[in-house]
Amino acid sequence: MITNVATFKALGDPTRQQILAMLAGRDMTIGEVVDHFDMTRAGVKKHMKLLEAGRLISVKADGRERINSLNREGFKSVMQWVSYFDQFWDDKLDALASLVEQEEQK
Amino acid sequence: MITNVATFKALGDPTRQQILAMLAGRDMTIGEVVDHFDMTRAGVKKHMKLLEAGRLISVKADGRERINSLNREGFKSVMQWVSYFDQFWDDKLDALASLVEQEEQK
DNA sequence: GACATATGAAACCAAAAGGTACTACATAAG
DNA sequence: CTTATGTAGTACCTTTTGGTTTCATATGTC
Repeated sequence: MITNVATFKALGDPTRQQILAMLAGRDMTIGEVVDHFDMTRAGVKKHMKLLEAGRLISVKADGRERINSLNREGFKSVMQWVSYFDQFWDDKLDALASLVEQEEQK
Repeated sequence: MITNVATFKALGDPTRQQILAMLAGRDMTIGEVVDHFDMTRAGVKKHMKLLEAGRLISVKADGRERINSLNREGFKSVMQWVSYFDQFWDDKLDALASLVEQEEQK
């Protein structure tokens, strides 16, 4: 319940969200990603590193190229963390239901 | 597909995640939240502001106190954004299934 | 009214993040 | 072998962020 911080941090940037959307279309090398942005290769590389740290992408070497693809782990981790709070909303609704019942009995 | 950045940014910090967990237990004033941290009131206040910007909490005035509670909107927004990528995984699995079929036909 | 308490906001500071330029290395192609 | 391409890494700069201190305001309490 603490390591997902890297994942959320990675998601808290519009550029990185865009990169993820692109990778949902197809796997890409950093070079290909760079072509879609007005930014240095080194700049993009930094974003990729953060995405990888958040386990949102994974990299596979192929010759001198590195293929970047979406990594399900990060997404799963986000889903799980947020799901933890579902219980909270359920309880709230239960409490609300009880209140309504009490009101009706008056 | 861009404003949820504030929400993810708010979630990308361990202190703020802790605060959310506390508020899942019960609603709290800033003062009560401060008691659980080794941090200045102003410091906590800043975190609360970011959580509010991410629509993860909402504030209700009560006399001189301000009651902070979880706000479902931010959580819903996260769920929705991540769900967008579900399609990706589904397609991947479909493609994998096709591959397996082709292999079996050989 | 005088005083305590709960809060908001601004000024300031150190550290982290977003970005660039530059260097170096590995692989592909002539 | 030489050259071009795809990449990683470091040094550096500027902006943002996490945090404190300080001041001002609004509501409760005696």
